[in-house]
Amino acid sequence: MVRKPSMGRQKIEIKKIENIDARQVCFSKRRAGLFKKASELCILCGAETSIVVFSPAGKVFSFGHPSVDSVIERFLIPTNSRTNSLSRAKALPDASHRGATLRELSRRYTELLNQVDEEKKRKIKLEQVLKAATEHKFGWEADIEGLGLHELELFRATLEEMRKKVAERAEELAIRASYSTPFFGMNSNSIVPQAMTFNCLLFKEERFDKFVSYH
Amino acid sequence: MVRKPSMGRQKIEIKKIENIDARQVCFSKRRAGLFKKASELCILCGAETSIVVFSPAGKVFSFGHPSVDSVIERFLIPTNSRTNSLSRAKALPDASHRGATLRELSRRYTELLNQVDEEKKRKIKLEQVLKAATEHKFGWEADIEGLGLHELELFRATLEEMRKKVAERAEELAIRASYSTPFFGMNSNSIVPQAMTFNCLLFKEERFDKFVSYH
DNA sequence: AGCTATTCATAAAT
DNA sequence: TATTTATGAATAGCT
Repeated sequence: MVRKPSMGRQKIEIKKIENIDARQVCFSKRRAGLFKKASELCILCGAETSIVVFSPAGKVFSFGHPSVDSVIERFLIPTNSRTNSLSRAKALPDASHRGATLRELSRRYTELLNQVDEEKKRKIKLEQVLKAATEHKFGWEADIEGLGLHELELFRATLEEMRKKVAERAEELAIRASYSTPFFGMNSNSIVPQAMTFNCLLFKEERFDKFVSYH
Repeated sequence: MVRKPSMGRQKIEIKKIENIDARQVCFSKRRAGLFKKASELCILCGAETSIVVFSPAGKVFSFGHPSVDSVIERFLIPTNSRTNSLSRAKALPDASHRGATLRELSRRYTELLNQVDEEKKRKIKLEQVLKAATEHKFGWEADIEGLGLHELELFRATLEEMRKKVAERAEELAIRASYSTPFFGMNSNSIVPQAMTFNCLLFKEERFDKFVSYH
C-alpha cells in the first residue's frame, strides 16, 4: 500500500485550540516536551526547577528537581529573610523552619498561633496580679505616654525612692552573702518555674517593654 | 571578506556544562525557551502552569499563568471539590488563616519567628523581674525583703531603665510643648523573596509578557 | 500510540 | 549580552 505522505509539522497560530481532542493531544505532547526541556535545563546548568501544570480537565502534573516541594519552598521561604538574628540564631527555630515542607509550615503556623494565644492569656493574668499588687496610681502598668510633666516628676521621684530601697536591700544581702549565709529560697541560678515562663509575643504589646531596652 | 560559516547547532550530551560562561549562556537561552513553551502550552490548551527556576547562581526566575502563586496554591491546597493528587496536603487546619495565600502565610510565619527572636531577648531579663514582682507582690512600696541578689540587680536595672524613660518622656514633652511637633515612630521591615526580573522583550509574541511574573 | 515533513530551538561563532 | 547561522529537536497533522 502506498502511504500518503505526511504534511509534516505545520505552522500554527498560538491561540486556544477549540477542538477538545486536538487540544488534549497537544497538551500531552507539549507537557512532555516541557518537562523534558526542564530536565535538560537542570542537568546542563545545575538549575533547580519546579513545574506545576493543570490540564484543562483539572488534572495536575508536576516536575521537580530536586523536588517540586523543595523548589517551591525555596521560592516562598527565602533563607535570607531573617535579618536581625544575633548570636542566638542557632537556638531559634530558624533552622527547622528552613527545612520544613509547606504543609509542615502551615501546621507550625497554627501551632505558633495557639502558643501565642496562650501566652497572651498568661500575660493578662499577670497584669491583673501586678495591678492588684500596685497601691499607687503609677503601677507597673503605668502608661507613660499619657502622663503630663507634673505626673512624670512624681513618677520619677517614686522610682528614685524605689531604686534606693533596692540598692539598700542589695547591699544588705551582699553583706550577708559574705558570711556565706544562704538567703531564703531564692538563688540567682534558679530556673524559672514552668508556670511563670513567658514566651513569644507575650511582651509584644506589653507596656513593660517601654521601660526596658537592650542594645 | 569570506565569512566562516557557522557550524550550526551541534548535538550535545545532556550532562552538566562545566564551563561557567557557557553554562550561564545556556541557562539564559533555555530558561527563555522553557518559559516560551510554557506560555504556548497555556494558550493553546487552556492549561494553568507555574514554573520556578533557580539558576546555579541562586537567582530565582518564575513563570506563571494565571500566576505563580495561584497555581502553587492550587497544587498545595487542593479543595474538597477538586480531587487531585491523592497524597497532597489537606486544607490548612485553621480557619483563621485558611484564606491566606501561601506566600502570605510564609511571610507571617517568618514574622512571628522574628518577633519570637526579639521577645526572647527581653524574656530572659523580664521574666525574672516579673517573677520577683509577682511572687513577692510588691508595688511601689515594694516588699523587696524576699529578693535575692540576682533579682535585685535585675530589678534595679529595670528601675533604672524606667527612670531613663521617664526622663526621656519628660524631655520629649518639653520639646513638643515648644515646637508642637507630633512624634511619629515608624518601623517596617517587609520580608519578600527576592526575584529576578524577567526580560519579556526576548519574545516576539506580545501575549507572552502577560504570564511572566515580576517581583 | 507511531510516523514524517516541517517548523522551531538553540550551539557555536561573532 | 545580542545577533547570526546551520543544524538538531520538537511537534502538527495523519494514521
